[in-house]
Amino acid sequence: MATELNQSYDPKSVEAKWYQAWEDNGCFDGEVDEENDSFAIMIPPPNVTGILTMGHVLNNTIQDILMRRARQQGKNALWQPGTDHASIATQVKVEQHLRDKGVDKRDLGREKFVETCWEWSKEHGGIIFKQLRTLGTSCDWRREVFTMDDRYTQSVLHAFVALYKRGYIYRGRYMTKWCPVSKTALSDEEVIMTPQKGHFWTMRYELVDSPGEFLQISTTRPETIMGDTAVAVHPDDDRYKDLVGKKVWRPFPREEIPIIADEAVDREFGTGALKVTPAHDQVDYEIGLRHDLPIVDVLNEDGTLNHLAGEEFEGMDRFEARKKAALRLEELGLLIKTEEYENNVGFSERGKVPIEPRLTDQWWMKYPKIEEAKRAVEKGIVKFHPERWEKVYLHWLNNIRDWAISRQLWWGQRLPVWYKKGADRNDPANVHVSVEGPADPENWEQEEDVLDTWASSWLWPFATLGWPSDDEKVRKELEYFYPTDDLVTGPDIIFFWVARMIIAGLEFMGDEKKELTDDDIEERIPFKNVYFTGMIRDLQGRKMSKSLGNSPDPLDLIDTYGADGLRFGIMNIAPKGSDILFSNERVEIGRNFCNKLWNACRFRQMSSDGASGDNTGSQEAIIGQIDFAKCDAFDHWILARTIETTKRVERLFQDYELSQLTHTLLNFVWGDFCDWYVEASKSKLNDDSLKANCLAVQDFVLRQSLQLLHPIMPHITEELWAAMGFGQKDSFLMQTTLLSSEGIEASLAKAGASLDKAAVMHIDQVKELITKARAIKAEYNVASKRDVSLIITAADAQAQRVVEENLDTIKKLAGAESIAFLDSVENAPGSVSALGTVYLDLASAIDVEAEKERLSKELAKLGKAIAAGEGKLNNESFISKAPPQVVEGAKKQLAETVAKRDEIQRLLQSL
RNA sequence: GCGCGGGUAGCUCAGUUGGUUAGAGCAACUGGUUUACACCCAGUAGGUCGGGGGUUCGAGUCCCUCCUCGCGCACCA
Repeated sequence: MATELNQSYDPKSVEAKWYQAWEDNGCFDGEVDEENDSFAIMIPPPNVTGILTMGHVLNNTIQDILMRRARQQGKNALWQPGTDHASIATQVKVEQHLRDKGVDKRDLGREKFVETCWEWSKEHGGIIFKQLRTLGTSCDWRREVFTMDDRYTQSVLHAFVALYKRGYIYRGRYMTKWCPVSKTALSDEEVIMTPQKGHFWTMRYELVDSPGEFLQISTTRPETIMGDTAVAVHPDDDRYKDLVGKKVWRPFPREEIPIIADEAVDREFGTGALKVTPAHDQVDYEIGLRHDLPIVDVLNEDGTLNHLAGEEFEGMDRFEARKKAALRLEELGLLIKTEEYENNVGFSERGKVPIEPRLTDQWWMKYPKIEEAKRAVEKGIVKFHPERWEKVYLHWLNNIRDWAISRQLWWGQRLPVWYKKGADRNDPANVHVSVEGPADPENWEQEEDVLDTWASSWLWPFATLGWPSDDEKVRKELEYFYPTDDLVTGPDIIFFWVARMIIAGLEFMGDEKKELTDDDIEERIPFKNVYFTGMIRDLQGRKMSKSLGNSPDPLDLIDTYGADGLRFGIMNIAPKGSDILFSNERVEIGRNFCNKLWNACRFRQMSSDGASGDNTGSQEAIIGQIDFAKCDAFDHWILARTIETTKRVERLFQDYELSQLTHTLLNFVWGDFCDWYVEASKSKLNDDSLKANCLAVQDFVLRQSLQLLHPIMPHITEELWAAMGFGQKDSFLMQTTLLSSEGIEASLAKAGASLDKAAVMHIDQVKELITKARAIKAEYNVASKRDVSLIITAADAQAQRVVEENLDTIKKLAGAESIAFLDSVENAPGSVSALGTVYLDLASAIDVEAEKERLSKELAKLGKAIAAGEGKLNNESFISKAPPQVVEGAKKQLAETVAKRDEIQRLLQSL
């Protein structure tokens, strides 16, 4: 049953094998099972053309850990995979690809272009999921969903139509954020404010009625002068009061424009006079509406100037026109000054150029269920981890503005909207909105625009489960898995995605209802917990990017460290909620730990002379093999530590403290088990009367460790599970229920065992004694000698008993041939511990000076502690106000420290 | 401008509701083939917890303030 293990762990031969086995045996399948609790995570769908990044590694490792943990708890778990069509991102890529081949998308036409996008998606679509598999992610691949699938598209259109009918969606001509590269409207969220160095020009416009008199105006955008239809000042500004109602000459094209008064003008800024360009600025547009100003749009959709800008500017790019307009002002003698200036400019997220405020016809959405969405998070019905992101979320909802959901693109869901041919589109009577389309299609033409990608992915948690459907099986699944449990994503998409999914869930997952109760909210939310990961950066704290070349290929890392090594390594350096400074060196620990675990199991195996015990049962069965009468203090200690660790892991999962998880398990397996228990075992394994019992304890600890580690390191633990013979035939560790800390305690009680608390404390003292002995050996350059003689002056009879009881282990671990007990020792280097003073019995004379120095240093340290302790205890207020157990603790502490100090002083004197 | 998060050992970070002499990993240094593991073992060194003030018997931890780094939102043309 058990197989022999190699000297070191080789991930390559192990990982692919188990992944295949899991998948072949349906271990990832999420199915409805009313007998069991459900657990579901919907993967944040990567862009269909994306490839695996370190961000994905982190994100999906976390999800896989949560999934595997849920399965260990007997839950029926579904991890739903899928990809996003990423409308604008994909279209930009495909357009570029076509341009490289010398093809313009317009020549191709809409239908052919969309076909190309489909080909592109199919070609690139599988890549990221192939890569994810090498990481060990346990998604239910049978259920892969693409947001452009027919069924998914039906969900999207259905939602659009429903919202339209409910009055949340409308069409209108308003100021929009326009990307001149992608030539489409954007939502507020797709605009990134970026500081830009530019110029601030101050110019003067001549008054029409008083030639020779001028009004000074400042601007950062002289290229829009041609679109000016007024100059505005503040109504209370005494400098300009008399000018309101008069006119000035707009320099080019030369035309009279009025001076108006509007409160939106800031008197302190610039000259206090503002050129008003209603077609090219949000504020100006609003001023224009208030004063009924003409709107002169001087820009084309690609950011070049049009004929309204005048002959000399027509066809010129906006930034070139800016320079030229400034030059023109100078030539006309109207430019007063030019200053260097830095301001924030909105950039298109995809187009990477400044957006242009522009008046366009778009489809808009008023968000439904805003109050409920706030309540869901405020009341913890949806919990954020870490909590602080709640503020960001609530702030956005409190300042929410209508969502521009139409995009002037071709790749995406085309709006289910038809207009009567040749009729006025602004008249609702001429607009048809439905999933199926009009009955007489020949009289209608469909809207050209497609939906914002996020207006499809906001339905992800339920559209993936087939909503809406009349099919009984589909409805059952939705009911069973929804609301899902956890969402794992980055805080950068709180607005884009997280908030909108919550809103969509509240609106659609139940009957149409204006207001929701808390109970309604609980049923409708898309997920109960949101875990926000940090961002992966390099050691300098820079974002990972292709251009910086600081972004390692996860596949190379998997090749070097193994998938499990990488998973462990990345979790180990990923503090909850803050960014991760990544370097290869920092994840080496994961690979090293895999090897350590491997060898711990290997050692256990080598100890059993090839005849492994019957481990194929449960933890209870292993406990049954332990004879507690034969257990010494170390056995009690490691069993207690196993329970403690299991308990701590339970708490950490509850709190989503996943990087603490790696620290805890590393400490336990490496620090407690390997460094102490296994080493202590070595003296017992020679004793036939103790050996079997010791191995049973080892089996218990290893079995529990493999299970606790499995969510983080699935492949190696599954391999060792099989190699150690812990698994029953045809069963996987992955599917084996984990015994809880309470379960272990109950099993121990059933076996009639109670752990000796005193023994646990004694081991800490024994460890201290051993460490002191090792240190003193190192000091005298005999660290590697295994045959030194130690002398111990025990602190008291009880301490001496503890040392005697663990004598073999102490000899073994300290590397001593003999240990003698004496009442006092002369002329030997010693070190003080709680159990007593340990001396190195040297044949040669000791270095008195060095020894004095060492002891003095120790003495100084203790002196400080004693002073602090005494100060505390001499303080009346401390005695009277601090809780009694704290005072007691301080007293005990002081007594121990004083004893140590006295002992060291005695040692010093004896030199 | 408003908000959020950092500043603890050379580096990266832990540090529960305030309560022993502030911890870990990596790096450094010293010594090591010991019933598994050099992807290892043992040991050493290294910190007035960003500055200042306050609350308290007691502060890395709570409050105020300042400095500094990063991020988000808003924005004056």
